[in-house]
Amino acid sequence: MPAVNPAIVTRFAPSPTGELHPGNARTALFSFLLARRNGGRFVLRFEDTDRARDRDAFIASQLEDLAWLGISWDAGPERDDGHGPYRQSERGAIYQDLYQQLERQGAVYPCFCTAAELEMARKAQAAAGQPPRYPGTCRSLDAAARASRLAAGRQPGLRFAVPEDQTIRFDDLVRGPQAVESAQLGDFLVRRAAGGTVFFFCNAVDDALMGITQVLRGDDHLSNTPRQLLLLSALGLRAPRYGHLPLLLDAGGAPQSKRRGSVTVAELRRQGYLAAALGNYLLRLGHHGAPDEWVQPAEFARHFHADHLGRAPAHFDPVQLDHWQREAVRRLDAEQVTDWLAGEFPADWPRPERVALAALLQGNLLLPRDAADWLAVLGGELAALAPAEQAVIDEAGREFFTAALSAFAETGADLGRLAQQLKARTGRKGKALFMPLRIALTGRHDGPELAALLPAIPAALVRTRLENAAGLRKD
RNA sequence: GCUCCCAUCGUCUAGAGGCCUAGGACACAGCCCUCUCAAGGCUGGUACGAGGGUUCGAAUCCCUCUGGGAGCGCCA
Repeated sequence: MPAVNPAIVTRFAPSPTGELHPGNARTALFSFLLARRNGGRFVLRFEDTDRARDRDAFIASQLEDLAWLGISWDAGPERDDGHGPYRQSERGAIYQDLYQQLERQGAVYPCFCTAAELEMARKAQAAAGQPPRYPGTCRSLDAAARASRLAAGRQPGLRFAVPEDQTIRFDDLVRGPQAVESAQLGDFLVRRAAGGTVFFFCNAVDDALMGITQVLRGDDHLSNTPRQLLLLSALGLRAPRYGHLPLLLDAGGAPQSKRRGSVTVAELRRQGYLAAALGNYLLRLGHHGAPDEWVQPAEFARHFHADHLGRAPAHFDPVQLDHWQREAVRRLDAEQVTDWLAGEFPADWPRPERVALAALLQGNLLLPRDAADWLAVLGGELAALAPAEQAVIDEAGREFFTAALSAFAETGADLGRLAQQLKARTGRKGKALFMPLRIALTGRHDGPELAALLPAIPAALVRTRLENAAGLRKD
């Protein structure tokens, strides 16, 4: 295998229990950027150890989300570099060896406690005002006691014996120096009675085995870190440097979660948000150092600074996302807008027509679905006018529109000439001339250039709408 | 309950004792530009959670409180 260890190897290690949230995506993006910025490698690993909740479909969707966001991985599922496999469900043999090593060393002990017993102990501790920790019941079992329980057919889990009176220290990439007393930890499970692995264990072990040098992960793992450090040190494995990112909150202030229906990356993508827009937004959430202006995705890494990560939780604000979305849409070329709008066009529309329309509407769209309104303006029914718009029509008056009608008959869809004629006939100019026309023709006061819009509306429709405005058609 | 973390405009953030009558961006309001909207330009309002210290001087350091969050799982 090639030399896999430049100075920096980072990773993203999601569990496939749902679609990616912006918070996960941000963690992935930052990890990716941290590697890229330093010429390092980025690794993707799936922690699919929860048979009940894991779904292959989520692996596929997360892979898709990541790739869509412009995140590429040097190693991962389907791309093994000799340190894989990159799905934990396929790493069982590796874990078994490590369990044996821990047992040989006496760093772990079998625990026969049942879920009910554990639950009772926790309740008692809570009642006594104690933190709920494993009481150590099985730690002191002697060989005979263990043998008799085994003989009775009881399946033990494996628990890590946390050393007493030890201070675990580490320097967090975003929090700085941390110190935790081992007395606060309580012996934790490393293998289930049924034989399954546990997060603390395989997560830490895989990072070490895969040569990960820095781990950026959610804040919620901060207080778990000492356990993993203890475990790794017992195994003689090199621990990565950890950096704990504050959680991303919803606009309302609650942590993002599927239960609360937080938006997912896949959903944003379905709605038509552009990857570069989400990227620009994420780059600035809980991180500073990027300029206020738009940054090309290719430049993200250059603007990422691991020492500029915030410690306070940030809110995911759709309004700010929309700002970057507008910036992103503006930067698309006509072909790209056309593809972006693909789902909005009638199926039989030829490409050139699509491109022309896409270019026409580009400046007035936030999301593809906004195009539907304009498609109606261009070829369908106009919605009823709002009072403010109706007032403009009324103010212009019947004569204005009859004049417009005859001007249109002469000039056709050439707005320049039509405006000239109208001006000559009605004496109106500027806004007083264009606004009634715009509203009569489109039903709204905003939109693309009228000069470009007019030729896109069938002549018959133009006449009908002008007649309507003039009050010639009372239907 | 216990342990830990966090706290600057509505939001994202700058700020590592005097440069802060707190800066920028988004959003909002007004004006300019313009056939409209957008873009662009200009202007404006809005923040250091509270209370105590330390100091000649605190958004910046310490303590308490308040508020938010996380962890303490045979979930990850």
